[in-house]
Amino acid sequence: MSAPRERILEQASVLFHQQGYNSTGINQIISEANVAKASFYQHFKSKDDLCVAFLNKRHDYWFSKLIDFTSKSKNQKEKVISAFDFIMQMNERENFRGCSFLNILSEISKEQESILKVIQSHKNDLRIFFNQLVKDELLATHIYLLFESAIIESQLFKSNEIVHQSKAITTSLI
Amino acid sequence: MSAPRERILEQASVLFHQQGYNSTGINQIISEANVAKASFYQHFKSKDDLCVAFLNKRHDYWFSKLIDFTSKSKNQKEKVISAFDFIMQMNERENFRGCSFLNILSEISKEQESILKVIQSHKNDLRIFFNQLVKDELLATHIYLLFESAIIESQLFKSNEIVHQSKAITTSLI
DNA sequence: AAACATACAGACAAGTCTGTCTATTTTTTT
DNA sequence: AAAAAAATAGACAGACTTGTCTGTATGTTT
Repeated sequence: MSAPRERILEQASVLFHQQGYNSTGINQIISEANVAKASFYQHFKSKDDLCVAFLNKRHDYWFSKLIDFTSKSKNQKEKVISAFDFIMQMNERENFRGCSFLNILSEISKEQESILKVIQSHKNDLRIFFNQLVKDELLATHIYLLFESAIIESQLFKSNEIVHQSKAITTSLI
Repeated sequence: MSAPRERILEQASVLFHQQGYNSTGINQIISEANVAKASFYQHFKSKDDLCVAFLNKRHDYWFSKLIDFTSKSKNQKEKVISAFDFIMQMNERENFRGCSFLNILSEISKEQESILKVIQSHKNDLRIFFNQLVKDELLATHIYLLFESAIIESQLFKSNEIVHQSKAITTSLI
């Protein structure tokens, strides 16, 4: 069995993503991670602290998957298109739970600034990703916006149909 | 003073929008609405029931404001463009708290189907709104997607900058 | 005047939450 | 093998949650 900190992060990832941040309690996390409460507070000074760690982990995981997936395509344009296929794959895999970052954005208050910063930084990286693929900055923004709404709308309607449409629209743009 | 049910809905609207659904308790709502708890449960059978009532009220409010705002424009195309100005106005007015419907979408679980349905129906109406303004269905979807992400990204970055960009992109489309 | 609806205050149940603490055991390092 | 570090269980504080309940007061209708 892995180290407690890893087990906590592992379970928090599953539960935050499945149930949401506010609906997931520390007690459930530690009990499913088989970790004592005192151990939890040795590794994380608060639940918000865990949230930041989770989002960082999620960022690394999600981006490495995206890069992996899109790198199969040969040219830049195809990489952009395949990013939409990536959404669809992730939706199927994760039951249309949408974007962890945007979900948590909806749950936090003004006071939770450190969490907000991680979310902003994640989305900034996504914009940079598209910016590197298409040189035109306005076009990159355009695709980024379509990409974002594709994730959200598929979460809302629990279907990949709108991702297909977003993909088609994006294809017509480039 | 208005009737208790109105006062409850009024306060719930403010608090759900400001703090989020799960972070707002019944006790806070009734205390700020100056209503007894027994009275609350006479008008709403549960918190989820109140949530549905809130979303319906919000739907009516938001759409009437949108129609009002956009009807100042003379032609169809200008109405579409002014919808983006509407977002900016609402963002300023409501401190970049984003879309109530999408915020609550992030907070609910699979079991809360009745809430999900109200959210889906709201967004369907928004799609219909754009569909009626631009006859091309794919273009309407395109604009709808840009509109949605404009709301979300401005909530994320607490700025109207990306709404301006979305507006510019939309203008170039029609 | 009697009956009814609606509102009130607020105690209460049963559970949740985060975070702290003590005391014991296991694991790692010297 | 001894010392130090890390993990354990779980009690506890204090505040919160939704929802139920009793009893009282006010106002309207018959």
